[in-house]
Amino acid sequence: MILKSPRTVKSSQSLPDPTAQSESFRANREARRKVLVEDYVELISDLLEESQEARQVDIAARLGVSQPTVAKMLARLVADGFVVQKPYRGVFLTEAGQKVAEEARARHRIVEAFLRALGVSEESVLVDAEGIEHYVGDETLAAFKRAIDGGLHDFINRLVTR
Amino acid sequence: MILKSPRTVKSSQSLPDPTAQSESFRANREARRKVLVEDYVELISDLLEESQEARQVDIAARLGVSQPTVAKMLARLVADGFVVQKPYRGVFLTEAGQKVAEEARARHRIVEAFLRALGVSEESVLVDAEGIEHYVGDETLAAFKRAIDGGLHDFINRLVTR
DNA sequence: AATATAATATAGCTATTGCTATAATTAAGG
DNA sequence: CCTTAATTATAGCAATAGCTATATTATATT
Repeated sequence: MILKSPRTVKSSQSLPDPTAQSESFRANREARRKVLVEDYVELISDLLEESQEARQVDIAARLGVSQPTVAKMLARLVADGFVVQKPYRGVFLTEAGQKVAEEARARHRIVEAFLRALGVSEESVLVDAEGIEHYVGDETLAAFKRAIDGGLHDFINRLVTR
Repeated sequence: MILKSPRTVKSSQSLPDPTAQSESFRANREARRKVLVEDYVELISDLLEESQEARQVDIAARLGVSQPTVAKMLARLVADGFVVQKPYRGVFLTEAGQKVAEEARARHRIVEAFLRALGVSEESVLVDAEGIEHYVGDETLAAFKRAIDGGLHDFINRLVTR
């Protein structure tokens, strides 16, 4: 049996194809750009459901940023067609905004439920889900959903027979 | 039996405590700041292992950004004490840099292995792991590890008995 | 109806991360 | 040793996301 010389033996976990890797990083920079929009829209939707209004000060308090920062972001969300502002009455979601909010919330809830099912503490669930939700692609999300409800057998089998 | 008036009935999935929520968002903004550092250091470590050198052009190609962008980031990494530059010989990791790289890589591999175990396609694993790894706290990471190797029973039980 | 309070707007600053275009320097080959 | 090609540095611009301080404007209370 002939062994490769140590020099040419690649580490078991070698680097991915450069193009694929740069595409990953690009995709993630792209995702990062959507994070803020999703966070704002999702939060506005939650606030509207809870108290029928979403004001800059409330949004600011929830996000832990200043009111002018919120004002600036809202201008962008208005420009993007996700929210409308009723002067001194807070902000409301457009159709497009509601759609984004629903998708984001669905995603968020699945990630949360999944982490809970894994036995993660409530505190960590809150923090980690907030970060993870934006980077979970459709396929991974489907896998999470499968693991939570129903398709448990597939999941177990995969883990057992690997 | 007295029912609350519809107005005061909160939706089943009510908003988290404002303080807790703003802390979540703060924590995630914090995490976001570390993302680039981890990405660079992890990649530099991989390049060094693979070819004993890590030049700006290679890093740029892998990350899908321009060389001047890399140059600027490297200046920061040098200032932060994670890398050293040998003129026209590329960059190398300090002790601190190697530590960060190892932690990041370990994290990355666990997330990848976990997603694979869930049945996610290789392509999605690459992209999603890159995004998710930075937002997985220690506790969640431990849960991932448990789910992959060994503590499978706990995991299944939790899913079954919830 | 006048005024106090709450809500929003605006000005102006900083830091970060990206870019292009171009200069400067080193390493390598002839 | 000299030149070319590779590598890195630098200048200068733009967009994003944050801040404080302050002005403005509605709402609501008296």
